Amino acid sequence: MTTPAQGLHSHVLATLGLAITAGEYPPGTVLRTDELAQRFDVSRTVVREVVRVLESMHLVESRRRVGVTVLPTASWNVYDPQVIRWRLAGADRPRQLRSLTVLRSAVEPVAAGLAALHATPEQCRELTEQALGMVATSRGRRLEEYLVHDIAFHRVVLNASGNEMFARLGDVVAEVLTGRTHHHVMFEDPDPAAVTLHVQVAEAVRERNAARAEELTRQIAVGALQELDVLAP
Amino acid sequence: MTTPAQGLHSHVLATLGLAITAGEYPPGTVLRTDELAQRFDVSRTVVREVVRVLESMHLVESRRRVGVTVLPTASWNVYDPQVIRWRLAGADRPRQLRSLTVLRSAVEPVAAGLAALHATPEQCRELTEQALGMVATSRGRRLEEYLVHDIAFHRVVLNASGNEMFARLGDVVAEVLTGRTHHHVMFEDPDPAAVTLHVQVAEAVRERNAARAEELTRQIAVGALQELDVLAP
DNA sequence: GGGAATTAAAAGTACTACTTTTACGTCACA
DNA sequence: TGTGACGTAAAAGTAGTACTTTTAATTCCC
Repeated sequence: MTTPAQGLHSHVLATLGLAITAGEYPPGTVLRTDELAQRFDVSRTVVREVVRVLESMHLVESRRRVGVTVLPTASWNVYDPQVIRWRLAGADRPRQLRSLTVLRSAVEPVAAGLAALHATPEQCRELTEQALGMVATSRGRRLEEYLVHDIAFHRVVLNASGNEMFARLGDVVAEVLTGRTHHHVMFEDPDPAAVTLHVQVAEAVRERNAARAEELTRQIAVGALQELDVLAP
Repeated sequence: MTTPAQGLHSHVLATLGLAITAGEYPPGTVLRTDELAQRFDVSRTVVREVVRVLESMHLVESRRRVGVTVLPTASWNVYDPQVIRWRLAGADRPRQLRSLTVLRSAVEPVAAGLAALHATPEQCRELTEQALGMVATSRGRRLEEYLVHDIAFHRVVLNASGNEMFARLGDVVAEVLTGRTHHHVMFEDPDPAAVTLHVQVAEAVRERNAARAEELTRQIAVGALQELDVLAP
C-alpha cells in the first residue's frame, strides 16, 4: 500500500507518520497502542517503538490511561528530514514548498557569502563544474540532468559555508528543487537568467568576493520566490 | 546522576543522548542493547525504544549482528531541539552557539521583513511592549529581566513572519540568547545601540516598512556576530 | 589462495505477565 | 446541591522469555 518496507517497524512508522502529517488524524485524536497493533497486525512492542519515535518528533504525545494523542501542527519538529519528506508527499505540499523556499531565500545568500570566504580549492572546482553542468543541460528538455547539477551546486555552497546548520539544509534544498522540477509543467527549460546567476556565483566564490556571492545568490532566491507566486498566487 | 527523570525511558534517553552528543562515544563506537540494558539496569525493551529514538535523530544506527553504532556528527539531526539542548549542555557549547548565531543572522532579518508585512495589530502591540521592556531593563544590572523581554521580542518577530519554519526557530533563539547572557561576564549592561535597534524594529514593523525592519534586524545580527568574535576569536 | 558453505552473535519480533499512573465515576458529607 | 475524598478500571509502562532473521566472520573445500 504505502512503502514496501524492510522491517515491520519502518513500515508502521512510515504509514502512521504519513497519515498524521497528512492530517488524517486531526489534532487531539487518540489512538491506542493495542488497537494499532491489531490494525497493522504487529506486536505491541513494534507499535510502542514507533510511537516513541513519533513522540520524539512531537507528532504525538503518549499519556497513561489516555492513549496516544495526535499533537497540533505547531508542535511538530518541522525540521526533521523525515517529517519534511512526509509532508512533501502529502496534501499540503504546496504550502510546505513555499515555507521551505522562503527559508532557502534567507539562508542561501548568507551561506554563499561564507562559502566565498571558506571554500577549499576543491570545493571551488566542484562548484564551477556543477555550474557548467547546469549550462550544458539548460536547453533541450534535459530537466532531470539539470536538476542533478542544480542540487549538487547548492549542496556544495551550503557545505563550503563551513556552518554545520547550513550544511544540514542540503537535503531540504534537494527536496525543494526536486519537488519544483517534478511539479512544474516540465515543458520549458530553466530560466537562462538563473543559469547565468549560478555561473556567476561560482565565479564570485572562486574570487573570494563574499558580497558579490551573497548578492547574486539573493537574486537566485528572488527568482525562486517569484516562480512560486506565478504558480500559486 | 544526570536527570532525575520520571520514567525509565526518559532517563536512559537523556543519559545516552547527552553522552553521545558530548562525544563520549567517538563515531564508530558500537554498543550492544543488552549490555546497555545491564548497565542502566532496565529491560531490553526500554533500551530498544531509546535506541529507536536515537536512531530517528541519526545519532546512532542499529544493524543486525553488529550492534548500535554511533554515527559521525555530520549525520546528526542538528535541528532537533533535543539534540540542540544536549549539545548546548556539553563541551562544544561555544562552537554550537556560534553556528546557531550565524543561522540567526541569516534568518531573523528576513523574518523581520516578513513580519512587517504580516504582523497582526496584536503582534505589533506585543512587539512594542517587549521593546519598551528591554529599554526599561537595559540599565542597572537587570540582565535576567532584560533577557526575558529580548527572547519574547524575537519570538514575536519569528511568529509574525507567518512562516512556519521561522516560527519554529523561536526555541533556538531563546537558547542562544540565554546561553549568551549566562556566559557573558554579566557585569555590563546590554549595548545601548542594540536596545535602540530593537525599538526601531518594532517601529518599522508597526509602520509596515519591511525593508527597514529587515535592515535594522540585520544590524542587530551583525552586533551579535561581532560580540561572538570578541569573546572567542 | 579464493570462493562457497557454516556458524554464531546480535538485533528484530512476539507474547505474556505484571506494575503504575490517572481519568472518571461514585458516594459520603456538608 | 455542590464539593471533596475515594475506589476502580483502562491504558501505557516495564520486564522477561522464547523465537526468528540477518549477516559478519570463520571454516573448509576445491
